[in-house]
Amino acid sequence: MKPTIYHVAEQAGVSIATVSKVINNTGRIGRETRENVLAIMKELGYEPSVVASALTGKHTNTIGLLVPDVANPYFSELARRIEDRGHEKGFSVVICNTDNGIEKEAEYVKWLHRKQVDGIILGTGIQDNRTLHELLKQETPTALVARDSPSLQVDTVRIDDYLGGRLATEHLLELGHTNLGFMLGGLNSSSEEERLRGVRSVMTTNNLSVCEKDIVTDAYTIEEAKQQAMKILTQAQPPTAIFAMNDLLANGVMKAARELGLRLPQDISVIGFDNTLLASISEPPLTTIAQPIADLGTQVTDLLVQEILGEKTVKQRIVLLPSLVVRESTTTIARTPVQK
Amino acid sequence: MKPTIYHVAEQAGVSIATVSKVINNTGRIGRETRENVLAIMKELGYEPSVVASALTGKHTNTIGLLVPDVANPYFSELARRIEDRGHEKGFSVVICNTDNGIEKEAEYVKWLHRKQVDGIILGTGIQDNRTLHELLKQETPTALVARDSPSLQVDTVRIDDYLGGRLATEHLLELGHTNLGFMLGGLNSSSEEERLRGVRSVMTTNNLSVCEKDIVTDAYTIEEAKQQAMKILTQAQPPTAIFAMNDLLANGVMKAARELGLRLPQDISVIGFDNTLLASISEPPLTTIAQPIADLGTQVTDLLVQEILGEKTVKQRIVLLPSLVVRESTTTIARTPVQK
DNA sequence: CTGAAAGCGCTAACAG
DNA sequence: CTGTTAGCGCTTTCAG
Repeated sequence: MKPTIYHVAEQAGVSIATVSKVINNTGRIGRETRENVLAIMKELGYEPSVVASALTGKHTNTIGLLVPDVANPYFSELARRIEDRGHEKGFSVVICNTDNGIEKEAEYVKWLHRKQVDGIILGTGIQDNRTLHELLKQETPTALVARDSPSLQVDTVRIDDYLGGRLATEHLLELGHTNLGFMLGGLNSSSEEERLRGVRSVMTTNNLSVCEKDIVTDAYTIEEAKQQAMKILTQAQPPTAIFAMNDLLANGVMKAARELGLRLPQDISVIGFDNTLLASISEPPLTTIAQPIADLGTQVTDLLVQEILGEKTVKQRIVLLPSLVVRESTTTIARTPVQK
Repeated sequence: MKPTIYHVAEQAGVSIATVSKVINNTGRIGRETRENVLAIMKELGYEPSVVASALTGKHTNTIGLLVPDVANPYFSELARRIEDRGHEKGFSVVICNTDNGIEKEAEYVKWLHRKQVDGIILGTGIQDNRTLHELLKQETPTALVARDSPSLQVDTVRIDDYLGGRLATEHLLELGHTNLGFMLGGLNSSSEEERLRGVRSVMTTNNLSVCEKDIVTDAYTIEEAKQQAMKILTQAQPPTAIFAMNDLLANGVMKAARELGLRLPQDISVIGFDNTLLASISEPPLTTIAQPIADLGTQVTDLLVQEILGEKTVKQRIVLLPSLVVRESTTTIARTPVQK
């Protein structure tokens, strides 16, 4: 049977209080006693029960991570970083796939609460803030990552999507493209809206406009992206460049282009977003807007852990900057730009 | 403050024992009483504490999942399935990235034990069985996935790697290739050894042999794979087809081939393993040996949960069969086969 | 059908 | 410096 604090106390000939003190390094314990207790603990293979200590008000040293889908490369990389950092700080992370469903999200939060996780990182991009409100109301330490903080007082780490949109657009314009297409994932993502805002801003400055029919939405899988891309690409005057809101979608676009017999990047330039593994795998390698995923992960984790430990009281919003990574899926325009 | 069972009992005018019974649907409780208690619970927003009930010997409804790296597409897909199934069955999963390190593995297991997880799924491919022995000794429900079960009595779900090796080889031979190259990840993976055994078996049957210099190893990232592939491809009589032990490595091989000016698949055929997202993304789409990842995930989870719940007593070893998925990275041999 | 009471393993005053 | 004791929130006999 697993040894308890009582067994240790008995073996060491001291009280459980003493043992507890040496475990937690609290109170004043005699050198000899401490060493003796330590020895017994080792001998018995004793390990303090996190469950029992959590019941007396201490932490469970566990945090919950909600993402739409860990199988999505962006989130799996993010999850990896968060787990890494959490581990360094002594926290386990339980993973939850919400599929962007408000119901699933709420359900997970309820369970995490029952399990007394010390805090929660929300990485899902839902507009609906019910869950978040609930979390803040019950004073669960919470931090958002890669999603907008809807004017609530909550720790947040995200990137400047507006800038991301601008960077992508500027790159395309510099290459001579004026007729641009856009592929969004949909889901009312405020990130995507921000990026589009960045796009429009740059376009306007250059006396260009984005045509609504060149904006296509509702693509989650690569197959869907391909289908949707077909729509834009088979129009009368198709765009000469497409900006996809993530690398997976960009790959879908490239598949579609290839199927239509278009050469990449001579006939059609494609730029993605995120700079996940997919961007370097794809052929041609994908030009994309890079998110500092590693930093996003470590910084949210740090924020959350600090809050859990009560090491800081004011909430922060950290905005990291994306950057353009030029690979081979974009090039100068070849065809004569079509007049609109 | 969060309501406890006492608050509910008081409000409902019953004892905590009664409340406990309605929560767990145990004992015999009067219809009226039950409904009243239920109503109060809802009214108070009461949620039973998993921590407290775990202390009294019940489950924590949490399982630990050890994988080398969730950011690796194969494992992220697997993790997704395991979490899905776990969630269906009422279990949370805490994720642990071992980087295939025996130390990290041991450390995680220790922590999971302290946290009283109900069971552990091992998805890391280490040869060293110390951790596993420890787990079995302390009678923690354990299940292995995608790794060999070293003649120990433990629940296991894996694929027939030997068959996988055969399938890949047969495919290549049918296309006329006789000079084959192989890329392994290394790490003493028994899976890879099994696959190679399958390869050799088929080769021998066909009076062919695999040349040691065409086996390259120690590649974990795509970049490393590319470098290693360069070695094989720049030999005097390079193979006409390469079998990579996973889709990531296969992509590395393709990168190398392309850099050397070889056409895919006319000049060099490439076949991968796993059939992850990467296989469909790559260009040309990758021919690969598909692992039934979804099934692997749900089946280990089921096995583990059953063991946790004590629903079965005998251990099982389930072997799933891989299958060949032909895409466009392999084709019939074009060059005259070089005589060796 | 319902309640009293013991206890799960540990922490935190408070004494000594 | 060390021990006593009262819980933490819940489950589980065992009485009634």
